[in-house]
Amino acid sequence: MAERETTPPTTVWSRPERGARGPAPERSRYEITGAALALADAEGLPAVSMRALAQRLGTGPASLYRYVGSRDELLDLMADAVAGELDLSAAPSGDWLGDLVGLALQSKAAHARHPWLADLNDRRGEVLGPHAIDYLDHALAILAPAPGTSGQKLEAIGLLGGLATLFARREAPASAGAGDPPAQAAHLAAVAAEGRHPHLLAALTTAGPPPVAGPAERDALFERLLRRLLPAMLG
Amino acid sequence: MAERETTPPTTVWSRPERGARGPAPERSRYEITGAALALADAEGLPAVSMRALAQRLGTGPASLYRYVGSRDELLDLMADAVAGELDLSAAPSGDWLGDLVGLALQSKAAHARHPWLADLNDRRGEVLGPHAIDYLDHALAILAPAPGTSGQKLEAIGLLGGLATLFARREAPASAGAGDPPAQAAHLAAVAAEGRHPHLLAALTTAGPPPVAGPAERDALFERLLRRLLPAMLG
DNA sequence: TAATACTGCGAACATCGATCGCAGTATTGG
DNA sequence: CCAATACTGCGATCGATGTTCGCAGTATTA
Repeated sequence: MAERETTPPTTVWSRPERGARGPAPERSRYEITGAALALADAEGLPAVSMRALAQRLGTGPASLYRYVGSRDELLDLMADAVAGELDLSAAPSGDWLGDLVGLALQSKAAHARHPWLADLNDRRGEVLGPHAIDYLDHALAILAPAPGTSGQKLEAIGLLGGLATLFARREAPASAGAGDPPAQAAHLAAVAAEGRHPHLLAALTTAGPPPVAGPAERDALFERLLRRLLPAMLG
Repeated sequence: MAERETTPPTTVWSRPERGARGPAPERSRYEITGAALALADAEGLPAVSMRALAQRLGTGPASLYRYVGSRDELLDLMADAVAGELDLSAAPSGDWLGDLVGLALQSKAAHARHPWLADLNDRRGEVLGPHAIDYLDHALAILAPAPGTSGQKLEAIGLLGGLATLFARREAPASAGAGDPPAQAAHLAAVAAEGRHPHLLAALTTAGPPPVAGPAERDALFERLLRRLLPAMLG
């Protein structure tokens, strides 16, 4: 008569790490997440296959499913692990804009450390793990003295994360998996030289050496834009 | 003796649509791209598999590779097709900020029409097709009277596209493939209620009904932020 | 007309995420 | 103390994916 057949919990964190009966697991979610992180850092996110990860851990692919319900859950764990890398120890200073910008810079730095994070963050249906929740609460604490409704603040925090991802992606060296930048540039120049795109041609000939700025200037631009954006969202 | 074994062209558009010898192809890149677009609109990007697309076109999967070198190239074609949907007919009015904001709004609207576009746009190593190049030239034409170097303008245009993607994603209804928003919200509330996240708890109880704004207000916020951002980038 | 270079495509391959079911092991209840 | 129970590890396997191979047929070229 019990018709319960749905799958109520659905997130990694709502399921117990292990059962109470059988033998002790030989690994842990933490260990597996760490190995996945190392693999992603070294060879990129696509290289994090269940098989490759299992091999790295010296086990079979099927075994991983004792710890993780699916590869997607593994990605959730990875994302939350990176969220845990952020330093939330500093208490809000009262300068909410400055504090929030600092948080965003930390977030952007995390993206630089883990180039695959951007691809993780724009999956649909993101799930907030414990570290992400800590982050959220911290950001809300920072925003306590700021104007705006709770809804506006939540939106601002979400947007902030998206912006960190966006800027990190734009700052990422094209090296990472990109096809062939010089060839692409040559193709662009060739098309522009056909005469139908005068402004593009002008821009390409003018800006021969691209004005790639150093990390400090990149951060400064990011900060400058945030300091204009955030007040406009919360006013 | 000829050691040429590399693959020089590498983009869909640098390869001829068809050879000069054999029978006339039964389909065209245009037709295939259109079918892929329809499929993606109807069932999402993951549903655009070579097999499903072939079936929709009444052919075998292998045949598609006569028109497209890989699935990735197909995605390039799709992205450029959407770029072709933008209306670039209006000549620059002299109000570069207004014109550029209009372009960004168009771009955001395209994302709303094609929810999968966001996932396309944040692939690495994007390739610019003819429509994308037209777009780029148009944006540069708009920016002609604006201050800033060519490099800054190119960066601003790129950022603009990223922002349109970002905002479109944030405005997308959680419906699209999202797991279970209410359950996630309940989980969040439960965690917050444990007492360790007071600000989160306060925000969740305060903002019971989320202040989802209408499309008009969304666009207005987007425009407001852009009008603050762009001058800051080009000054 | 013969050589050539294409087109369509069935069959197959490698790789992926995921499931099944069995053997072994620790906990539980009587 | 001992079955019943519920777990763990994992080899074998499934279904789906992108992609390649090779062949038969066809239009162009010389």
